[in-house]
Amino acid sequence: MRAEDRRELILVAATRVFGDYGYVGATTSQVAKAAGVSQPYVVRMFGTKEKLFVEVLSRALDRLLVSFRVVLAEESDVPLGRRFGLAYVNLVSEPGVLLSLMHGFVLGSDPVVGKAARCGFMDVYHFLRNEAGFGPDEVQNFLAGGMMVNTMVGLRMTDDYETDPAVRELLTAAFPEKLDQLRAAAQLQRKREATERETTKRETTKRETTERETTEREAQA
Amino acid sequence: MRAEDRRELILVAATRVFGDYGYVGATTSQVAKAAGVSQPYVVRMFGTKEKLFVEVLSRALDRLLVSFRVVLAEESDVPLGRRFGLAYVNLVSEPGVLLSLMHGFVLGSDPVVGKAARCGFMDVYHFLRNEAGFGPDEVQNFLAGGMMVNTMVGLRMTDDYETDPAVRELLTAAFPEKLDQLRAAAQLQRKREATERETTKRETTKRETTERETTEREAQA
DNA sequence: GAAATAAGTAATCGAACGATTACCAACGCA
DNA sequence: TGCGTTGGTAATCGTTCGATTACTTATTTC
Repeated sequence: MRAEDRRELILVAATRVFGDYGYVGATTSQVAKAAGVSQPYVVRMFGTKEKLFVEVLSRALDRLLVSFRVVLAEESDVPLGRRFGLAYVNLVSEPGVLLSLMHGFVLGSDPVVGKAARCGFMDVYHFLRNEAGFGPDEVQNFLAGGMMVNTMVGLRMTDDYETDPAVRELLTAAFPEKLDQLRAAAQLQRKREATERETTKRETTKRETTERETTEREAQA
Repeated sequence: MRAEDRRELILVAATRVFGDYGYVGATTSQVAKAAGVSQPYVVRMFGTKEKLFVEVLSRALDRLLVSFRVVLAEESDVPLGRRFGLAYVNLVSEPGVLLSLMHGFVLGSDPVVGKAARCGFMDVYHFLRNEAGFGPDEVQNFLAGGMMVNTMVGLRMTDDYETDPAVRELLTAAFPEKLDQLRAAAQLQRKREATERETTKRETTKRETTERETTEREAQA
C-alpha cells in the first residue's frame, strides 16, 4: 500500500484512540493496532507521538472548518448559528474528532501541544468572526455551546440517558435536535470500546492473575 | 504533623499538579514534591493514584458548591446567574480546582474516573436546578458558559492576551468582568510552572544531553 | 536481472512510573 | 524505661512505553 494512504489510515485510527484515552493516555501501540500496522511503523512515520497528536489536532480542525464552510456555502432560511451547531454535532459520527480537540484544549501548559491547540481554537474564532460575520458576543456564545457539547460527549453522558431522568432533561435541553444521532454514535463507540477491552484481556492472560490478586487484596481491606 | 493535616496539604498540591498535567500526565512523584513529602507516602495515604484523583475531583466539586451556596445565601439585586458566574471565575485563584474538574470531564471512558466525573457534573446540575431554582434551559446555558471558562483557562489563552488582538477580543467577550483577576492568576501560574521546570531540569543533567541530541537530529531533518 | 528504493516488521533498549517492602524516628504512656 | 503506635523515608521492583536498530520483502528502474 502507498505510504500516503497508510498515513491517512493511521491518522483516522489515531484520532479515535486519542479521543478515547487522551494525548498522554493513548499509546502508540494502541494506535498501531487500531490501524492494523506495527508500532514502530507508526513512530517512524510521524517521528514522535507528539507530532502525531499535533497532526491529529490539525486534521480534526480541518474537518471542522470544512463542514462549516459547506454550511456557509449553502443557502437556507435557518439561522447560521443553528446550522453551524447542527454541523458541529454531526461530527460525532467521525470517531474522536471532537474528543481529540477537547483533549488538546486542556493541555495548554504543554509547550508544543498547547501552542497548537491555542492556534487551532483561534482559527475557529477567526472563521466565525471574519468569514461567517459573527460579532464578538455571538462567537463567544456559539463557542460556549460547542464546549458544552464537547463536555457532554467527553463525559459519555449519554450512557446514563436511560437510567437518570435528570440526565435526560439536561441532554434534551443541550441538544434540542440531533440527540438521537448523538446517542446512536455513543452506542457505537461503547460497543467498540467493549470489544477492544475484551480483546486486550484475552491477549494478556498473566495480567488477569495480577488483577484478580489485587481485587482480592482490596476486598480484604 | 498530624496525618489529617498532611492529607489536606497533599490534596491541595495534587489539585494543582493534576490541573497542570492531567490525570494520566501527572505523576505521584510530582505531587509528592509539590507537597513536600516522599512519593511512597502519597501512594500509601491514598492507596492508588486513581483514588487520589477521585478525591481531588470530589474536593474540587465541594469547593465549587460551597462557594455557590455562599452566593445563594447572600441577598443582592444582581441576577443569580451572574453572581454564580463571578463566583465560578473566582475559583481560578485556587490553583487547579477548575482545571482538575475539566480534566475529569474528558475521561468519561474510564470506568472509575468517568463515573465519578459524571456524578460530579450532575451534582452541579441538581444544585442549579433544585436549590437555585434554575430552569432546564437556564442551567444548560449557565453550564455552557462554565465550560467555556474552563476551556479558556485550560488553553492558557491569557498567555496570548498581549500579543494577539483577536484573543483580547475573545477574552473580553467571555469575561466581561473579572478578566483582570483571571490574568493575574494565570501569570502566577506561569511563574510557578517556569520555576518548576527549571528545578526539574537542574536535577536531571543527563537528560539535557539527550534532549540536545534530539533537537540537533530534528534540526538536520 | 541486478541494483536501488519503498513498505513494513521483529526484537530490543533505556527510562519513567506506580507500587511495595523494609526500615527509622519521635512521641505517648504504663 | 521500655514499648507500641503514628508518621514518615530510602531503596527497589515489575511493567509499560516510546523509540531505535537491524532485518525482510516487494516493486521499480536502468
